[in-house]
Parts: sequence; structure tokens; C-alpha cells
Amino acid sequence: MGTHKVTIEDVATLAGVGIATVSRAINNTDGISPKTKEKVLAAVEELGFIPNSFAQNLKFRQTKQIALAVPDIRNAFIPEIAYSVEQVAKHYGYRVVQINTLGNIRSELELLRDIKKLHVDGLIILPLAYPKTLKDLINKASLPISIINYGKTLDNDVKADIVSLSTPEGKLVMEHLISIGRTRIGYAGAPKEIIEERFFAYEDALDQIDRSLVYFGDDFSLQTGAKAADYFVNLTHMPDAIYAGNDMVAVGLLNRFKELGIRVPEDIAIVGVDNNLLCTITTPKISSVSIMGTEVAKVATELLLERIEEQKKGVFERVQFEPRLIVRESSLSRTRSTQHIE
Amino acid sequence: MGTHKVTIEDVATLAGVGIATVSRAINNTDGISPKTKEKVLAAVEELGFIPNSFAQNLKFRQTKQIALAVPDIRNAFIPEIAYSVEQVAKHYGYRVVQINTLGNIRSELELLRDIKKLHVDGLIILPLAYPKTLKDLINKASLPISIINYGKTLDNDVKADIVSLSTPEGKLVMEHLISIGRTRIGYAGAPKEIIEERFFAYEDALDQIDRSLVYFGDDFSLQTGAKAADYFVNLTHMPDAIYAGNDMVAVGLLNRFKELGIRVPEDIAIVGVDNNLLCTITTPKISSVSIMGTEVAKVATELLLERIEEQKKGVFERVQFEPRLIVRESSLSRTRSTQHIE
DNA sequence: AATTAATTCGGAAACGTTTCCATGACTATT
DNA sequence: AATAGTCATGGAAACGTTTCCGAATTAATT
Repeated sequence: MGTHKVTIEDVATLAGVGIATVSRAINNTDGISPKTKEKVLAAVEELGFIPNSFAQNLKFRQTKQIALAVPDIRNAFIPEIAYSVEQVAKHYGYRVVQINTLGNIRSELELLRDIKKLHVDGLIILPLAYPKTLKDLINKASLPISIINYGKTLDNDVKADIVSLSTPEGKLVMEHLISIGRTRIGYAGAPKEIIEERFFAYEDALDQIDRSLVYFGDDFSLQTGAKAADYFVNLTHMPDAIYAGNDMVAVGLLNRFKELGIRVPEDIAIVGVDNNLLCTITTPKISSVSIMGTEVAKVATELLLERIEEQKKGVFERVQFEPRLIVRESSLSRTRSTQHIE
Repeated sequence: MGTHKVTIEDVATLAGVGIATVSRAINNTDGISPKTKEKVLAAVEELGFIPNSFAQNLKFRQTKQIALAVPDIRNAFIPEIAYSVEQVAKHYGYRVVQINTLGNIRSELELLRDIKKLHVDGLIILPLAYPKTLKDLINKASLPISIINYGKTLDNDVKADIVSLSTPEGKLVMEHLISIGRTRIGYAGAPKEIIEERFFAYEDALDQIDRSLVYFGDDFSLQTGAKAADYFVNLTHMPDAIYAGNDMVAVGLLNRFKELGIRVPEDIAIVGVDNNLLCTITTPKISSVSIMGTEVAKVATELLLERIEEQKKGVFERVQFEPRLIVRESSLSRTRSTQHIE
């Protein structure tokens, strides 16, 4: 337990040496004889001395730690990102501390505001939305930042590396649904402010939109999917396909539809976005667009760590990944299946 | 961007005051006139001064941050814990930094070894296993620790609060499977070292165990479940029920069985542990034991924060939560169903 | 108007390290 | 044996804050 009052000076006294020597011993620095080193380490052990890292870092500056700020841990899309970030960071010898902002934009801003308290060398952030404040805070921040851009368009003058998905993820979905002959296509997801490109793709793909086929829930969750299913079922004229804003919603939809006796894909086709692991364990398996989370996270982390290590200023990178549609059972054509099924 | 070389002294010079006054201004301390305060804050703004928090904490000691160390973020059981911890911490005004040890015992030990580098006031750890080193490190650690004890028995002299699940979670599963008339019950999960109680319950419930009905994979993952299914299917004498070490494994089993044309629960019943969200979105829905993650996490966090705030020494709490079996479709009795289905 | 009390402020010590620099002891070279 | 060169070591400065304490200014009391 030791209330940790023991300082380097206590060790020095016990070992009968100067504090400089103690420092050399515990840091494996050159210029100390093996025997004094041993003597010092014995004293360290005896007193249970632990260097105060605040004092250490006061000179050192580097902490070899980076922060990863993610919105909602309950969305299974996040672990994929987190895992990938950990891998790369470990390879560079960095530790990752993950901050869960819980889908709360306020706490995202708060985090940026006192990012210094985290004692990290850099930050990877996956913002929910991009209010002007966020941009200002990023630009004012005094440490390297990588942004994983999840669906939103960013101003070009943000002083951070940005790795993003190009927006056609929704376009892919819509083109696919149209190509398999669906004509009444609905949308279900969070309000469009959250990831607006997702919904814009829906609007863009249709000549005219029927507002009754659009369901906005509170978030991208299973519950939203279930509520959306209830909503669609009560329409006099049901859709024959639904573009789900993400896979959680898709799963929620599918599940509720099954409970209600509606067949997928025969009655309604469903396609989600994220290519979440969940898509492969439902029955039927759900078609989805992979947003390449692993790759995106990898690049974002590499950019950040290179910026940290090389102390790069300016010249911020912009990288885009193309999404990839993976067709599964939930969106098979009713007549014949010419698509490749995974 | 500012390379953050600007110090409190620069601000003092610009504002034409002493550094003590600057400190008072930025910390809202008493003993400063409104107008000097305003003047100082203007200087702070102009220079973009950000206090060096290493220097601050050198005196202050408290960081109002706690760490949460979790094994495998890809296991959907974790988010439940994390979410609950965040809620409580926020209520107390603390930030949570999450450390993912990726199922690696080495990195768990490493974390404890240099926990100081994280600059947190306390730690909540969900250990994978309990080698002696871990206990030693915990006892030597110089900050409050709460352990969320996930299946393993702990020595009583660990100097930390411990919130654990009482072990009968596996017993519940076995008694249930036996009660619905299954006679050849198998086990699938990670090697018994990982969470040994899970497997011991299996052994205890049976008069004699048939080693061929036990499958140990690498971990508690979907893949392990799938591989286990392949294994069981190839037995000359298949089991009629499987106790899955956790829900990920259960889902993996179910999915692969379905691909192989084996009916659940008619041919094989499956029961998992964790009561993961996944259990309700598969077809059939999977019976599982809730380990009360939310409640456990809540108590663990409260104990930790109280210990921090009140600077309690000694008197370590031991809290146990009882698991709860939730019967769903994957373990219905073949003859009639008398159980309550959720 | 004179004394006392209350504010406001700056200097300097303290927090616990790392590291530069000077010193002294020891080894190697001639 | 004398000089040069290594090596080990401790003292002290530096890192950037907060805070104690005394001084100086202002306000309040008589």
C-alpha cells in the first residue's frame, strides 16, 4: 500500500549515494559501476520506491501513450477500430488509452479541451459530428491528432491528419437494391444530423422520395431498428427494401420483422452499413457495406505515430478508403441470384 | 499548433504581474482583483497558454481520472461493464480511461507495473487469470484498486476491493440442461486455465465425464464456437446438449450447427454464459446466464471512488453477485415446455 | 487623522525528478 | 614514475507549476 511518500532522496540516503546515482541506477543509464547499481537497486526494493512520473515527465515530455476517443462502445463497429489501433500502437511501442465519449458531443469537446490531462503524445478521434467548436479545438490543440472521419465532410483547413471513407457507401447500397429490382425502398437510421451522408445517398438515388418510407430513430441501435420495423409494418403500403443506416439497425429490423412474420428477403430486402460481425450470425445473413474499419484505423494510427516520432509540423494528410459492398442473403434478388454470395 | 513552449512566466511578463497572480487568475483562486484577473486572462488568451499539467500535478497529486483495464474488447460482454463504469464515474466527476489488454496476461502485468504512467487515481481491473505475480503487483501498487472478479477464486489477502460473481453460474447451466432431460452434455470454451470455474462446474455436475465431449479452443470467440461445432459433429456419438463457456462461443456453435443442418434445440441444446445482447438476436434465441455485469461494474466503481475520495486504507470489501439463468429457445425441453421463456 | 483590518500582490520555496558539469579516483600509456 | 585519459560520482540547476509568507496598498473603524 505504501502511501508513496518515499522519494529518490530517501533511496539515496539509504544506499549512501547521491540522488544522481540513484537516477542512473533505475534508468539503466551509463556511468555507474555494477556494484553501486546493485546496492541502489536493493535500497529501491527495500523502500518500495516508485518514481513519481509527474516529476519525470516534467523534463521528459514524451509519455509514449496515445489516446483513442470513440463515440459509442456498444456499437460493435468500434472494437474493430480499437483493435486495429492497438495493434499498430503496440508495434511502435506505444500504449493506447481509450476514451468513451458515449455518443455525447459535449464530452467530445470536453475531452479536447483538457486533453493535456490525459498525458498522451497524440490523439485519434472518431467524432460523431463536426460542430465549429470541434474544429477550433482541434486547430488549437497542442498535440498531433488523427481524425477517423466516419461519414461527414470536413473542412479542408483542419490541422490534423484525416482518414476517411469516401461517401459512396450509401450509394452502393441504393444501387444494389435498385439493381435487384426493388422499387419501394425505405430508410431507417438516426436523424440525418448524425451521419448525414448516409441519408443523403438515399435521397440522391431516388427520383422522388416518399417521406413515409423514411424512419428516423434516436440513434443507430438495435432498438431503433426494432421501432423502425414496427413503423414500416403499419404502413398501408409497405416498402419492399430497406437501407439501414448501420448494421445494428439492420439487425434490429430483421429481428422484429421475423417476429412479425415478415420474410426477409422475400417480402423486404435489408442492407446495412459497417459489415459488422453480427451480419454473419443472423438468419438470414445480412448484406452490408464494409467501411474498411481495420484499414482505416491502421492508417490513422500510422499517420499519428509518424507525426509524433518525426515531430512533423503542417502538411496534413487526407486519405480516403473506398467502401465495399458484400452481398448476403438478406438482399437476394427474388427471381434469380446472379450475385456473388459470401 | 503552438509547440507549447509558452510558460506561466511569459504570461506574467506580458500581463505585467507576478507568476503567482497568473496562477490565481487561471485557477479561480481567491485573492485577486477582478481587473487584474481580466488582464491576465487576456494575456493567457493572446499567448495561447496551456498550463503544463505535469507541473501542476507535481504538487496536486489528484487527477480525477480512473483507469479501466479490460481483456478483450471484441467480447460483447465488456461494453456492458465499460458503460456502467462510465456512468458511475461521471456521476462522481471522474474521467475513465480504458486500457485494452487484448487477452494478453503479459500486458496486464505490464500495465500494473507502470500504472503510474497513466496518471490515474485508481484502477478497476478485470483480470483474465490470477498468476501470483498479479497478486504481488496489486499488493505493491500504490493506488486504490477494484477487481472485477470474473470467474476465478482469489486469495483473501489481496489488497483491493473485489466484486465477484459467485461461481454457480456453470452449475445453473448444468442443472438446467439435466432438468430438461439431456444426458450427453458437452462443454466448449477456452482452455480451463482462463476461467477455470466455468469448466469445473461442468466436471462437478457429472458423475463421470466423457473427455470426448469436451472441446477446448484458444479463447472465448465465435471462431472457437465454430470449430467446436465441427468437432462435435464428427464424433460417432454426438452430444445432445452443450454448455458453452460464454455467449460468443454459443453463437459460434449455433451458427455452424445450423449450416451443418443440425437443429437447435431439437438435436442439440445450447446454453451460454454472459447473457450477451447477441443471445436475443439469433434464431433460435440462446439461453444464457446473466452474470449481472451492469450491477457488478457499478458496485466496483463505487467502491473504488469512495476509497479514493475518503482515502480509505485497509478494510477491503468482498461483494458477491448471484448469477441468473435466462431460459430461451435454444434449450427448450423436447417434450413440453414448462419453463418461462423470455 | 490615526490605528487597525482586509485585500491584493510578488518573491521564493517546494514538488521529485533528470542531466550537466566539475571533481576525484583509478587505469593505462610512455 | 609521471602524465594523460577513463570512469564513477555528487552537487546543483532546470523543468513549470502552486502556495506560503511577508509587504504594500486600500478600506474600515474609531
